[in-house]
Parts: sequence; C-alpha cells; structure tokens
Amino acid sequence: MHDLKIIRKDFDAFKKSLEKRSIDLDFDKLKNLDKKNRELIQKKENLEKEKKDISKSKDKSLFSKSKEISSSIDKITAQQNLIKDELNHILSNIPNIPHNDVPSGKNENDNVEIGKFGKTPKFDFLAKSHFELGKNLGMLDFDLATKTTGSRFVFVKNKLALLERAISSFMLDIHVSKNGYEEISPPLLASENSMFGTGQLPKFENDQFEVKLDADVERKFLIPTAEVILTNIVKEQILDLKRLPLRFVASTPCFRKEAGSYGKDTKGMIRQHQFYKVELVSIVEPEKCLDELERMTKCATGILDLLEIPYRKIILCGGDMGFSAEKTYDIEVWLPSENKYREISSCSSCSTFQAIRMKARYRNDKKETSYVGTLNGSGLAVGRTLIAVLENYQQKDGSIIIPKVLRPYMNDLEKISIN
RNA sequence: GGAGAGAUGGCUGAGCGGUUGAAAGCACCGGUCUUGAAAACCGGCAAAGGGGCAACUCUUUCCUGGGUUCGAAUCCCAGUCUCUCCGCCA
Repeated sequence: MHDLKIIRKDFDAFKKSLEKRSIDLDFDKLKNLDKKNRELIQKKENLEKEKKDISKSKDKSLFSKSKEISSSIDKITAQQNLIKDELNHILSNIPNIPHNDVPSGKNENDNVEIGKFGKTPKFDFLAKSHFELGKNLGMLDFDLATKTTGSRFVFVKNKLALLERAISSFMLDIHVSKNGYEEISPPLLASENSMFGTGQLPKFENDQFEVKLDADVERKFLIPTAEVILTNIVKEQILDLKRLPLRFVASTPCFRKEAGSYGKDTKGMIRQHQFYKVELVSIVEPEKCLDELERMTKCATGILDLLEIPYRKIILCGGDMGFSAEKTYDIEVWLPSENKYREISSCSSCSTFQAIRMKARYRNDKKETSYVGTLNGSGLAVGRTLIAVLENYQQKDGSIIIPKVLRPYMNDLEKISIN
C-alpha cells in the first residue's frame, strides 16, 4: 500500500512511477477524494475542539450547545467515512511502484535474461517428460488423485515421495545452516487481515482457497505461499533495529486455485492446486532491500548449483511483476523434455509496500518509527525441483540418478529404477 | 462442549466518570560522575491523522462496535481474541 502523504507531495511523479505497470487508474479521482477527505477531517476537528472546550469549562449553560455539536460531528463523520472507505479501496488496489532497475514491458515476453548457469545435459535418446518418467516408475499417479480429489492434484509415491522429502530437507538445511535463516513450521491457514497484509487480498481473492470455520469468526484462507504467514510474523509491530534483519525459512504446502490458467500446463505436476515450496522471507531496513534481494537470490540459485541443475536468471518487467513487488528475479530451470527453462523460484523485494499494509515498523537509527522492508523468495519450489531432477537426471532406461547432495537424505540411494 | 479470568504505551503493569495521553518499573536516548565501562544520580522518551516552510499546533486512540453522559480507559450492551481449569480427541 502506498503512503498518501508521499503521493500527495508529488502527485504527477506518483502517476509516472506507475507507468511501467500499465494499469488503468483514475488518478484525478484519487486526488479529489484525498482533498475532500482532508477538508472533512478539518471540519470535524474544529467541532471536536469546540466540544472539548465546553466539556472542560463545566459550564452548564453550554451543555445543550455541546449536544448540537455532537450531532453535527456525527453527520460529518459519516460523510468522511464514506470518502475514506473509497479512498482506501482505491489505494489497496494499486500495485507497488517498480524500481528504476525494472525493465518496462507488458508481459513475460519482455522479461530480460541476466545469465545462464550450469551445463544442460546432452542425451543420446529422446528426453522424456517428468510425468512419463514418473508414470513409468509407478511413482507419480495423477489418475489416483483425480479419483480421490480432482484435477490438478497428484499422488507422489514410494522413492519419489522420499526424493520429494529429501529435496525439502536438503533445502531447509542449507538455508538454516549456511544462509542464516530461522526455520519455521507455520500455520497453513491465514486470516483475512494477514492476506491483506501481503497483498493477496482484496484484489486476488479468486486465486485463494477459503476455508469455512464453524463460527462467524474472521475469514480464513489456505496459504497460497508461506510468504503470507512468514511475512505477517512482524505485522502490527514496532521492531528494535537490533533485531533486523530477520530471515525466516519454511517448507510448506501451498494452495492455489490457478483461476485463469485453465488449459495451461494441464499435464504433469507443473501447475497444481497444491504443492510444496521452501520459502524465504527477509525483514530488513528499507534501504537494504535491494542488497538483500541479491543475497536472497543467491541463496536460491545456490541450491541449484549444489543440485547441479542448469538454470537461468531473469529480471521481470514491470508488467509481469507481482502486485507487491518493486523488483523481481525469476530463476528458471532447464527442462529437457520441453527444451526450455521453466520458473522454479521468484525472489522479490516489496520495499515498504507490504509493511504499510501490515503496519510493520521498526525504530530507525534516529529513533523514529518507520516501515520495514520485506522480501520473499522461493528457495525453491519443491515440486518443480522434483520435476527438474527427474528430467535432468534421467537415464535411457527410465531410471533416475539421485543428485549427490541428496543421497545422505535417502539412505545413500544412488538411483531410482523401475521395480 | 462446561466453568472462570483477562485485553492499557516498545515491553511489564497501575488506574475504574472530569488537566489521565495515562502512575511505576524495564528498555531506549541525552547529561553528571569515571582513564574507559558498569553502577549511581538528573533529564527526555507513545502512536496515527490534520494544519503549517518551520518552531509548533490541533484531533483521535487504553481489544472492536454500539449506548448512557456536557464529559468515558473508567458505567451499560453486543462481539472478537487470549489465558486457566474440567471434559473429549489427535
């Protein structure tokens, strides 16, 4: 969310800073609402002052006047609330401002590649897709998931289930022991307010799974990413500067409706309603956001280096970035069967955008309260890492070599074979 | 599911109709003392919003929403959350 005080200072600059996003927004309306809102506030405050003075004077002859003032205040307040709600509604639907580094562009075609890393495997046979490999091994079962649940779910079985668990544990261990993240096992449900804090709500409600609880308590949602719950750890807090940076890592299931991607990636486990993801979240001083983004991205790519899986790094253009991000790197892994790179991680700096929504603040070196910077990134998507291992480590006979770093997590198993 | 207790500033915690934005302690900042640090002592220290170039000033806020009153942290009603005990279940 944006700070109206800052927008107000230079309205045109604000308008311009959002150009890269290519959104349609009635800036004049916003401006007018803000003006009207402040006028009403002033009116109200003057009346409140008058009323307060009467009450302080304890002068009985003025008491009836005070009552009249009260009713005027009520009227103005009602009016002001309407304006304020409209203002908030508009504000909470405006995405974050792209950083200067961000290339302009409309969609994923305008993203810019930064570099390719690792060696793509050369096969003397036709590379199979992960779902063929998994089916042949008898360890990926989509039909069974359809039977018990529905489309876009999968049963991972036997040694592949072990592999999935190994990937998750391996990533957690690296991030905890080498990268300095604190491991968290969080709730998988988030309150409506938490979902607002990180920017999933109100705009993207259609992508979320809502869970109905018995009572009429606050709405709850299955987390679409652990980012939601990890970032909200600091909501409504004023942190001591000494505590920063905070770095959290969690491996959790994520749930997404994938509304709007009907017919996209319907085969295999690229795009599921449920998937495991190891998520990294950092809470930092806002000036350190971009440095932290580089660091976090290195933590993510470091995993792929260790797994010896080829990947490339790209920077997202303004039109392709997520709602809350100011700058995003995507990491894409090489998938031999598709002969292209596919997203496996997305690391974003959200500057103070989420912090303002969450009211997450810290005391800076001048002892003033100010908003923290938040970052999140996948480190990495576990399901897609499984896919990448399957495809890049496949052998002619359909067996899968286990990457060396994962073997300690799999009783030193070197290979997954049919039977 | 049954029975209680509570929700106050960064934290702990008093206040229970009228200078209470709120005692006290901790934390934090400045000063005295000290070779330096610690201790001790003195002083400062809430947030959000509005106006002003600024010094500054005004309003709101003691879980949320209503109500009583000229006036509410304090009284009444409704709700949310947290904790304790009992029961039940992982």
